[in-house]
Amino acid sequence: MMTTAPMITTEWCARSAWVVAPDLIGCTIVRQFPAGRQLRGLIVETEAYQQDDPGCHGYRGRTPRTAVIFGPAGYSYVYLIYGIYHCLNLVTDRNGFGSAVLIRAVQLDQASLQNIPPPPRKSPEKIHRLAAGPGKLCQVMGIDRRHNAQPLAVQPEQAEPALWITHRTDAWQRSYEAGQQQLIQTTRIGLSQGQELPWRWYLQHCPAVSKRAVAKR
DNA sequence: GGTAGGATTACG
DNA sequence: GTAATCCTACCT
Repeated sequence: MMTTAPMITTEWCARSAWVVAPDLIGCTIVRQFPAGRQLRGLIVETEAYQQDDPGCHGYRGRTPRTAVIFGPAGYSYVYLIYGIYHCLNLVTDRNGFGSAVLIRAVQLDQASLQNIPPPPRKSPEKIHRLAAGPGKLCQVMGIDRRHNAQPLAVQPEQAEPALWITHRTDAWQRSYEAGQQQLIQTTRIGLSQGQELPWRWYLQHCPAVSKRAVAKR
C-alpha cells in the first residue's frame, strides 16, 4: 500500500490558480527539519489569487515583496501578516503572470502530532484544529519568511529541502473518486476587495478547515 | 522620513 | 469587538 506520493511538478503548478487550488486539496505539505524531524499535513483548504483580481497582492503590480508570485510556478510565497503570522502560498500559472494559491489549512497526520514540540495536551477536539488557518499552519509547521521563494515542486538539485508538496495518494484519490470526499467551492476569507469571487475550496465535513461557508438563510 | 493598514488569531 | 505587532507600499 502506498503511503507517500510523488512530489508535485512545476508543470502541474503552471496552471491557473483556480485550477491548481482545488487540485491541491488532498495533497500533503512536508516540512523537514535538519535534525530529521518531519511534519506532514494534508491540505484541506485553499484559496486562489491572481493579478487581475483585486484581492491579490499582485493586483497593483510587482513589488519587492510580491515579486515571487510573478515568477515561475512551483515556488513558495511566504509573507508576514499583521506582524504576527505567516501565510504560505504556492506560486502558479505562467512566468510573468502574478498568481498563487494560499494554503489555508492542513490536517496533521498522527505521526506529526507526536512530533510537535509543545505537545498536544489539548482536548481531542482541539488537536485536529492545530493547523486550521493559514497563520496557525505556518506556526505549527515552523514556516516563516526563510521559506519564501523556495521551490515546493520537484527540484533534483536541491540539497536539503525544508519544505515540499506531494500529490494525493492513490488511496486518497480513490476515496475522492468514490465520493467519500467532497470539495466545497465558496468565497474567500478576510478580504476587503474581491470578496465575491468563489475562489476558496475546502473539504466538506473536515474538522481541520478554518471556517465553513457562511450558511445562507 | 512618516504612516495606514493588512489573504490572522485568541480572547472577552 | 479588539488588541497584538511589524512590515510593506505609498506619500511627502
